[in-house]
Amino acid sequence: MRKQNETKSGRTYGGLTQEQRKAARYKQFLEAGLEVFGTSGFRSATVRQLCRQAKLTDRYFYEAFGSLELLLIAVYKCQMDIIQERVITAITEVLPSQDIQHIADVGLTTFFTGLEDPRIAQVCMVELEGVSLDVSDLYHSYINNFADTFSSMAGLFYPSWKIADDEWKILGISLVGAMRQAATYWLLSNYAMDKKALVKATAKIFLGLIEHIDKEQATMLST
Amino acid sequence: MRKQNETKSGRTYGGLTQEQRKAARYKQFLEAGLEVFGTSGFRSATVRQLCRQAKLTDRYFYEAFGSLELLLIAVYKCQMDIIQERVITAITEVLPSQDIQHIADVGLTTFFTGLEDPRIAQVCMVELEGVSLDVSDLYHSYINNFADTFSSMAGLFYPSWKIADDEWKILGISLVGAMRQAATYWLLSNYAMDKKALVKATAKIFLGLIEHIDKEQATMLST
DNA sequence: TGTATTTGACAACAAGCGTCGTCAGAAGTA
DNA sequence: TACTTCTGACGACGCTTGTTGTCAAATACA
Repeated sequence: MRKQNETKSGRTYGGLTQEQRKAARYKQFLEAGLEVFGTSGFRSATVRQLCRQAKLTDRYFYEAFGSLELLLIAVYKCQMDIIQERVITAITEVLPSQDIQHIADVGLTTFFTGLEDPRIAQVCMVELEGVSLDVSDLYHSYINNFADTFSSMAGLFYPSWKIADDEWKILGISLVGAMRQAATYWLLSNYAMDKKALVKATAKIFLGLIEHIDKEQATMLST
Repeated sequence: MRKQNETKSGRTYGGLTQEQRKAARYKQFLEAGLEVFGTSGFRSATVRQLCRQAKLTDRYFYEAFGSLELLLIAVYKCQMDIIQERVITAITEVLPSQDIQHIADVGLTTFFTGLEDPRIAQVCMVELEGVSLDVSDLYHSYINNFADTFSSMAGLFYPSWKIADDEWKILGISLVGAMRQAATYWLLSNYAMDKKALVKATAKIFLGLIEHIDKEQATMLST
């Protein structure tokens, strides 16, 4: 008997190895997904439309993702990770200034800058709502993560504050919601208003909350 | 020639006039829509499923709404109008107290109370996102409306404040976003935390913002 | 150069859904 | 009671979509 499956698969093609080609196709689908989901929306997206946009055959779509939902998840993760990473590095850069106002400004500016591409804003702010349970879970795990970042940063700046974890959670989630709604409003207005105005307004919510809690903690301590 | 369409339509049936029956079916579909959209979600809803839930024939669905999208809009409007009306009346009742803290508490409590039914919360907080342009427009017109309510109430309480309309808009929208995200979090946690805790936390955001602006306006005035 | 692999275009198939028509029975009306 | 209208159950048609298979052209390798 000779070996079965003696096919020599995995050779190079177009000057690229199999892995390189796979990776390239993966990226093409990510790009196409951002374009399609970000303009036509996920609900009206079809496999055929997506493959046309990616300039790839259907078969490769199934090889790379298997379903539109998984592609949506991949696109979202990809974009959100970029934004999150940018925000965190931007904030850590100005962290030594100890200037809360400045830190809030920088963080929010970075956030809104990441959403200046309407397709990214559409996918990251609105398209993930109400797709499926899996997508919903992913979505809210990211929101939770963002919210927790706020709490831990506040704990760093105001170590004396005594606030229950539950309350931190609600506060962080609410702040994320404020940012999200502002960004969505910006997107729907076709970016009519200045980014600086957006940052200025949302920063007031952050700073107001901080000041409010600070005052509250002071009175709590004095009693 | 004798008259065409001489059919005597519109007679009573089951003890109800035609209008009463139509209204009853309309209501049945609204109820079924809330149930289906609020549990399975709009994306997976079908006409057949909906009619089964409403215990009515397909034909009446087309007579009453014509499309799932129009039904979704009707369900949303119906529920949001109820909530909005409750919030406004609750607030106007405690308005004479001039106690901002109390007013915020009452308003937020009424809001979250209106979302204690998970189906209502699902439809009003998450299902409308990313359905279609029409639905999106409606959705954000309601959000805008809510946001404007905040601005006008603040203008009533703090007539001396000088704040541009654009900024009010962003602030109001962001506050709505905060409430929305908190409510969604509540829903997804299966209403794990106490409503009072939710109100307490979100009220801090409102009060903090008010105090922040008040301080800012004072310093603006003194310069 | 000849052969095997990779690729892209496209057809085919089944499934799900919106939508409309039919038809028998229930309920009202003359 | 005889006739008309209303109602509900059900099937049929057409369209769209996901998914798989086919086949010829392009590319790499021995």
